[in-house]
Amino acid sequence: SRTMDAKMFFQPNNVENGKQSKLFNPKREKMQNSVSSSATSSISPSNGSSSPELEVQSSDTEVCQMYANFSSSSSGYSEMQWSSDFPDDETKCIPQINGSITLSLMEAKLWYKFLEVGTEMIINRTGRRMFPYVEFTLRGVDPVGLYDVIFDIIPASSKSFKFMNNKWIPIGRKEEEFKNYPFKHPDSPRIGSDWMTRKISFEKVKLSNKPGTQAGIFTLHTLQKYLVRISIVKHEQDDEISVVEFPIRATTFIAVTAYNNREVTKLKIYSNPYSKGFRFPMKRIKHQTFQKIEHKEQRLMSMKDSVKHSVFYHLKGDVQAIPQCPLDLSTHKENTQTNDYKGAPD
DNA sequence: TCCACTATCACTTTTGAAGCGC
DNA sequence: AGCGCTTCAAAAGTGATAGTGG
Repeated sequence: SRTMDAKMFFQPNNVENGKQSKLFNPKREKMQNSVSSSATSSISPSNGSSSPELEVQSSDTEVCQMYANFSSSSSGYSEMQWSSDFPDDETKCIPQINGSITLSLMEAKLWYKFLEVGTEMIINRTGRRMFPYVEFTLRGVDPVGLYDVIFDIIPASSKSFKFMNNKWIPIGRKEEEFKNYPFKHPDSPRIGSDWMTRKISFEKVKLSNKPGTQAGIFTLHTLQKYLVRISIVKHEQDDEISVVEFPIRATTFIAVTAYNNREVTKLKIYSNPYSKGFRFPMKRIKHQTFQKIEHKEQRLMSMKDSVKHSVFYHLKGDVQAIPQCPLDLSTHKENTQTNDYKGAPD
């Protein structure tokens, strides 16, 4: 088994010094055609299950290539196993314990809605939260084993991108990545049974474009493509740790300082509770416009001009300009117990 | 001129302290 | 004192927008 230096893996303040790790040694199965550069390729589930083939669209080819690239490094990507008919319900086998770990992304449908139009995530100086955020459940870990859950963001392309003709076009080589440390869920370490009975949430992770050292804030380059990777770290005997990694394809996004695609903005407004103020533009326009018009009419009155133009006359144009949003993407959040990350430590 | 980026705005939800009754 | 509930102001998160600067 391979070893890795825990110092390289954890954030400095989270390092448990001196621990060595060995990667889980999942059943060695190759992702067929994953390096294909053709418009579409397929990834067959390798455990003989009846799951249908996962069709990978052209937009996903790049991510698959990333998986392939990583497989030749030390992160064990080639050993990733797709055993579910839903790509965000990923399982990895661990022969040593004759079992597997499954990671199931919550709100996966929402993630896919964004992926369909091309997910964009705002990054800024102080750090912007992700929306949708990463929340998942875990199954199949040793109930009494001690685990850490790690959140990380990795590049999903070697290119940088430009938004042209309503599409993201790959342009030159991407910038060298900022140094980011994987972020350990603050509840770590916990025993497997604890992790498995709750949702695991990284709701408050933030993205920035200014380098910093604060835990839970990732510094990214604008106009470059990234995806989220979750790692499950098991504390073994003899001061060793085992790691299994889940790069989540559905979370692929482009970092931006302002939204480029209007469809993305619409989706955000109609699915993020904090954006509720923008769901009914009439309300805002009404408020602002009424103020302006009031002012205007006061001036007219003071000029002893007759009120030729009523408030509603002025508003008429605005009302017609308001787009109808056909989307009903209201997300119902269950009041289940969660392992929410309640913000970066001070 | 272009466009990535920033500060500010008006809106929202979340948070946490204070007050209250039992 | 402790608990559970409500209230409310402050804090924090949101996209829009106008302005800046390379």
